[in-house]
Amino acid sequence: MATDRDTVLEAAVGVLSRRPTAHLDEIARAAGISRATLHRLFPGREALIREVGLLGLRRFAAALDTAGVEEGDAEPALRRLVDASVPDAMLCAFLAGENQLYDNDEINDLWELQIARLHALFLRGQQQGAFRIELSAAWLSEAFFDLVAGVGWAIQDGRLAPRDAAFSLAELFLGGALRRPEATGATAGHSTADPGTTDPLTSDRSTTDCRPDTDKP
Amino acid sequence: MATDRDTVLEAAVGVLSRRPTAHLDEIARAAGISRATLHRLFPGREALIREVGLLGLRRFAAALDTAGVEEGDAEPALRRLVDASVPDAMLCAFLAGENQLYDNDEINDLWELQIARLHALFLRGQQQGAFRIELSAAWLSEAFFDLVAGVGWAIQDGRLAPRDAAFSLAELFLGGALRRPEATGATAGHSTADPGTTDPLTSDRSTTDCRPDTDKP
DNA sequence: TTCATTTGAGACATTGATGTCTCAAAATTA
DNA sequence: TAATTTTGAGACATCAATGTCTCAAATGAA
Repeated sequence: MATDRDTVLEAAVGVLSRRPTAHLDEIARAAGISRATLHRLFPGREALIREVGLLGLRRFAAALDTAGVEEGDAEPALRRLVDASVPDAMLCAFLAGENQLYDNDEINDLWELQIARLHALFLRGQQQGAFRIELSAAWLSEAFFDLVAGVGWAIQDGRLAPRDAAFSLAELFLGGALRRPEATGATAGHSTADPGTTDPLTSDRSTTDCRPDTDKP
Repeated sequence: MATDRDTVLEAAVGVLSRRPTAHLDEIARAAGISRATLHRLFPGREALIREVGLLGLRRFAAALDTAGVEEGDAEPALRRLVDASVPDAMLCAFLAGENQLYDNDEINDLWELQIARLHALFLRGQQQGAFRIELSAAWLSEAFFDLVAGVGWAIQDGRLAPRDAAFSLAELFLGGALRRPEATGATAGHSTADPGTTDPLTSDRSTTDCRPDTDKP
């Protein structure tokens, strides 16, 4: 079934992201190939793991590219990044969980590079006044990636509908869990598909007052 | 050094949370004991892993208890939970990453129980009007735990100062990453209010000025 | 059809972690 | 001090996963 290298790697992620110690038998079975063929494609477990990691990093880097995180305002850039990275959330989950990759220089460098791009995005957003400055850009980067990974796990285990993923991630990360006093009825019902697609109506953004007096101690 | 079982388990977490495949030698060394003694305390790797998982779940359950998540308003309850769970964030990171524990009934039941309590907290918060209803309580539970785990990893690797952990977690999770326009006056930002360029779907950017930690020393 | 290539299934040796043992050194207690 | 207990270091045996092979079957091309 999956004779292509990347296809095999994606099947491997499905197993490895949840059980890093899975045997090669399992991985081969998940990919629909025999252990012999798996071994022909990737000479050994270590090579397989490394290639999965590299695939994940390539995909995340591609997501940063297609989102154009270096351009424009930070907030829409981050929303684009959400849309671009959610499809590969499972790869990111693998990256987040598999930390024994970090003794590999190639992976390490690539990883640092992407994290630096993410960090720069948040820093720019803070400088633009879009993101909060009480939270360090490093923490925002870290937390964002953790949530992308969380989305990957949740989708894989069926706890989160793929359709809701991008919306849930973007809204929680950007807006937080607290409900705000209504502005207009803006946050409409269910997001559905793709938050990136335009929705002509809500073009106005009414800012409203701060949270009212529902104050607490 | 660490002759107590729980002390050994905590040392084990320090290793296992980042490298689930660490050898028993490493774990023993990290705990400051010999492999023989480690084996006397825990008969086998499987037992050790299981006990670490149980310790993590017990600690998280204790955090839910001391925070009193079943009582009072949901938001302050969650803030209390943050404070109570951050000290054991590394244990939670282990729980989040080690998913091969889930074939153990005892652990599974305990896990489901705590997640149910978390879920109930968010559900109550939504009914009280404190938490957003566009995000499912299940997703909020999941994301919260992911961020707790993220805090654990970040602290362990020195990317987050322990002093900042509770604040960073609570503020990001509750308030989100977006800066809110100042309530009282002067707007500082430039691009925040640029109506033209921003993303359509845009949740309302209404806001609260999530005041920083109310409950912090 | 025939030939060439790839795949799958299994056998086999290797490797390395684990489980188990012993005994000397250290620690604790009387 | 002497006696008891605990610990550490190491030497094995065991066992499971991996790496490597062969060969028949399947696939695809000519």
